[in-house]
Amino acid sequence: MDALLKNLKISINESIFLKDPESSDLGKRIVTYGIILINDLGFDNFTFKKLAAHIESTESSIYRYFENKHKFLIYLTSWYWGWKEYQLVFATNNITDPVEKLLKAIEIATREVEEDQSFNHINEVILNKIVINEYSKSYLTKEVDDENKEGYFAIYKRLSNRIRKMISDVDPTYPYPASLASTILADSLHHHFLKNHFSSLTECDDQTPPSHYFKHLILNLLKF
Amino acid sequence: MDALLKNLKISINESIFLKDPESSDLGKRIVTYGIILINDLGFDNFTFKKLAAHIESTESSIYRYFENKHKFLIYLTSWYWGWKEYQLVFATNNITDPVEKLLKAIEIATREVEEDQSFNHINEVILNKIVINEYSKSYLTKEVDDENKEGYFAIYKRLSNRIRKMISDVDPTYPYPASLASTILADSLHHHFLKNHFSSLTECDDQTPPSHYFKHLILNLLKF
DNA sequence: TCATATTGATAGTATTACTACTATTTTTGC
DNA sequence: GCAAAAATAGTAGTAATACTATCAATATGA
Repeated sequence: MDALLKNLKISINESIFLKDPESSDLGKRIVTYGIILINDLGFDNFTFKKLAAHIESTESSIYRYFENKHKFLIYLTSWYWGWKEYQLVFATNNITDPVEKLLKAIEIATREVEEDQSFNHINEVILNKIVINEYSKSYLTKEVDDENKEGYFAIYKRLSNRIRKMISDVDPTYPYPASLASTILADSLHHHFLKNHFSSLTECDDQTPPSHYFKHLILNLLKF
Repeated sequence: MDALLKNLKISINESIFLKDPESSDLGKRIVTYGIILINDLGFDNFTFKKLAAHIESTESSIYRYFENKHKFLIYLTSWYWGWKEYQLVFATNNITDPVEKLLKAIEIATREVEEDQSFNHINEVILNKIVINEYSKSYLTKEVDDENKEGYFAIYKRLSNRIRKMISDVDPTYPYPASLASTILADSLHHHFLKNHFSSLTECDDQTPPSHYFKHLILNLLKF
């Protein structure tokens, strides 16, 4: 992994947190162990009380960083998409051939995170599992329109847009580039879930990861 | 709508409920107003206590029908997919041309429900909105493998399989028919959501519904 | 060292998600 | 038309959740 990536700070909309968890040791511990605990318990069973016990702190201290666990999930998933975006931009920046560029982008957007890059307090392998299992809960709420206006989903939308542009660069005649980019991002999460829990609903498995399916889709759908 | 469809009873795995809500007046009211209330409040804010107040019954009476609100959601969404399956089978049964058959199936699977068929106590227009907003919460849980073994998602899987077979009938060489069927079902729900809340992430709107996108995808992806 | 920020500790509230038990009403089967 | 059974309502209670508020202790830094 590029050294630049090791030092990057993902910038996240400040209204998602009350106090920047990157700004203190406690904040980082909340994030580090929050990720582990959400993965272990599932987001529905996760509470700040349990997390507080885990890190030997208190509920009230955690509430100083995040209003509630929903905002905490938005924070974690925003961080994840920001991290993915950096990876995607870095890896595709110097590729000139549009097809090759798009394929690389899809590889990065849809592959499972397999190594903890460990450049910071965040375990991306586990965070990736959380995104697969919980991301949609962050927007399938009654508050989605307000939160969208506040910019809570801006990073994801920016990433989706980058892929949309790459699709149009490959085939300017393709009429649904935004939809296709959305399908690739959201449906690849879904396919990782299917692979793990509903294997009869997909051909994907450890030998044939979802990225193969999506690359095949792109290569056979777009005209270039 | 076919008269047969007006009298059908969707059969739902008995371990999803404690007492069949179709078997009594109270049971039907729970379902009828449960659908309305989940749509109004969102599933997260919905409680049996609120529903009880709404139908002038008691929490304890509702608990006689469903163990908890999660099982209630599974019941409602199973009913929805069973209903969709009937529609799909009826509408495609007498079509012999595989391409025409598949396109019809996709039309039915991905279109928004626009009229309340009113053949019973269930408002399918509202139930469709619930499925768009809440379906994934029914399986994105820590209990998914156990519940899958119990057959809680059997109807959805059967529907997905029907579409998979139709895809293979159109193009036996296509290597990912199960994945593509899953994409069509799950991603069409997602696209309806995008259209309503993240319009920049899709070309779909009222003039261009998600069904157009998916039909175009099929026609340009499969070889026939 | 004084002020400020940070964290910890404790307590308290309203709501949620139930369980248990009893009482009453309705249905049905003879 | 009556008794038994089934269905529903009513009440109460518990543990956990999702917070808010207040104050004390400690560390930091100017």
